[in-house]
Amino acid sequence: MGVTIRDVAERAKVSISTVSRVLNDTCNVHEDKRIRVIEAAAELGYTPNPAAQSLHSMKTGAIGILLPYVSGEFFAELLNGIDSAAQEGGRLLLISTSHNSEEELEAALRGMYRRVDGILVMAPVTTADAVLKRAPHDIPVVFMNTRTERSDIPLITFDNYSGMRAMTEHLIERGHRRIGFITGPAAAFDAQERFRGYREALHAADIPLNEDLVVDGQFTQQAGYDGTRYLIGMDPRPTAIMTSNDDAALGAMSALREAHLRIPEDMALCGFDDIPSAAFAVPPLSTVHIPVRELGKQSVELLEAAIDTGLIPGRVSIKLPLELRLRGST
Amino acid sequence: MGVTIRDVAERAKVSISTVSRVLNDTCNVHEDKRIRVIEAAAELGYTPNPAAQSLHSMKTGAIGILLPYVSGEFFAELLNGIDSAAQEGGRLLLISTSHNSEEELEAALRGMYRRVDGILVMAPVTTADAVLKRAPHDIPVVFMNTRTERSDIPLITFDNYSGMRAMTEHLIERGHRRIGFITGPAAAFDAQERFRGYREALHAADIPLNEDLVVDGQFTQQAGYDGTRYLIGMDPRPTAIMTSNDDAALGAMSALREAHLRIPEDMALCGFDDIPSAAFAVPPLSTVHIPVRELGKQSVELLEAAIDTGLIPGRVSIKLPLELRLRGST
DNA sequence: TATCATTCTGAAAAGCTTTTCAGAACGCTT
DNA sequence: AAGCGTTCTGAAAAGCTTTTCAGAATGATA
Repeated sequence: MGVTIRDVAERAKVSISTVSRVLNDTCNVHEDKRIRVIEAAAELGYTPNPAAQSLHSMKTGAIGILLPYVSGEFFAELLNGIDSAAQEGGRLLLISTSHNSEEELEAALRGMYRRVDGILVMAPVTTADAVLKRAPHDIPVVFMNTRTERSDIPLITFDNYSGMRAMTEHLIERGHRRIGFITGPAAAFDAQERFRGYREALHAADIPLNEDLVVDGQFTQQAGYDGTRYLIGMDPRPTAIMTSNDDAALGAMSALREAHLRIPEDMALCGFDDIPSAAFAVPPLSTVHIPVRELGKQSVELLEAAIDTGLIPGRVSIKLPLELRLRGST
Repeated sequence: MGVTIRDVAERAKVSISTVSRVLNDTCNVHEDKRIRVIEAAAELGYTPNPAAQSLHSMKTGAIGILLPYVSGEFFAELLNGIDSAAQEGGRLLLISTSHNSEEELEAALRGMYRRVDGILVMAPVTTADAVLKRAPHDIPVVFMNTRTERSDIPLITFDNYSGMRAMTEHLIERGHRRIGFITGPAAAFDAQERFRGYREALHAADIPLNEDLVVDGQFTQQAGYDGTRYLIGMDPRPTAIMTSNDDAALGAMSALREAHLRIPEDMALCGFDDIPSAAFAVPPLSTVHIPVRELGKQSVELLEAAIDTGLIPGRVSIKLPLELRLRGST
């Protein structure tokens, strides 16, 4: 079916070794043969079979990406950064999702065995150790935003805790005392860290944590909407609502508007992530900026370095800085 | 390095053929040997090398996805649908982006050669023919939302033209006569079709097309913002603004709000796509609903059917129906 | 012209799996 | 006990590339 190196060799009237040498530019070949080979390959449209190549070289030229899911602007932007870095490095991208489930995570990792040269994992509801136990042992694994106690694991995170703490302090500075909080998924590492930022900022300001003001949520617009409906039904109602990410904040906006509450006059609102929509929201959303494209790019670069050097980089733990983006909603 | 079928055979004291037979459940093997093999494989944590498998079977177990880019909620949702269908079919996903560039498209297709069993392509600025010329010839290629004059190509689209036409008619019915239009990328097939829907709806209602009301844009929030700033600066200004997708509409909302124009009282506004944010926008955005997850799922299913049967499905051209979602913004 | 050193070239092996083919073992029938 | 048919099993080939190794050709030197 496909055209193989054999066909090229026959056409160019040389041996397959010579074809391989020409195409890989690996050592001297007489000029006339070289030309014949190049022409034959072009005429036949020959491309080496990557399965055969990787069988021999034990390399695949691909990297695996394992994400919890791929919805919303956050993941789109992340993929964007990952994709452009991978493209630059000339590597293919194999993408799987775990939906935060152990089985799917394991299946995805198994599926990547020998198909990729390294894996990039974001797994916020489990730990890096748990992932490493299931991942292929002979290729590097780089983590994004994943829980771990080990310091010898390549990990790129951003400071969820400090980001949310700073945002909370900002609201307190503005005079807010009753601050509602809509959490992310209970099991998720980043959601927990964000909540901790909220809690400790209150504590530092001597504001007791009022459990009633904390609503269980998800990283979704719907959860933000539902949680906000609940919070504005309270009496007395909070004067500000913090959500665990921007999607939830956009849902919250919708609920506030339905209730004819003005932002920020009647209710301040803020998010986390700084997805593109945040700046274009009405009013523009105050949020914590995560350099998410950068996160994707740096992670890929770290992974590629590990692949190229063959060294698993120990103790590379980058915490990207976050910045408050204060806009009209607070 | 890795554990091979040889190691399993040695440990189980059988030949490699027997190991293969047991693991693939391909024909009778004595019960005691079967057990020995299974145990040996488990103890060694053996997984067959996919490169060797695919070298032999000429199958890879993966499908390639070629998109123009991966930003914004639209593509995130699309990927979501694609991912869940692929996961269901037990296939891996290889993703590349073309950024609407010929070179990148060609490079991506070349990269997928022999690495996937089929390719799913969305290429709105070129034609299906142009893609097919560059794609591997021995695997099926299914198109989404791509221009073509051929009817023997498997293609899943949605009716951009009718969707925008219906939305325009809706605005006309509401009494709007001066309707601004912010286009998508000039070269993009879907953007052109949407504009055609606008143009012909006006024509049918005997409203002359006013070129001044048509602003060049992109499928981005920034473009929607910029275009809207321009349109509201006109005198007389339009009473409604149509954007070519929801991202642009969200940008438009931001500009309108900055200018203290009320939606829809001072200016009606509508989008296209019905991304999740549209329903949560303030006010909720009237838009044309594209079943984008469905698009992803059906495309993958069509591709998988083509792979499994070995038949390139001719004349499969599905046009998914679009629905108006009229909300508060018009 | 014979010899040596260089430069090229081709045959063959390795990388790992699946499958075919032929042969071995086993049980049954006559 | 011999013959036959089943059922299992292992050796080997095929799938495609890269690389090693040995041998061939070429050019230069004595």
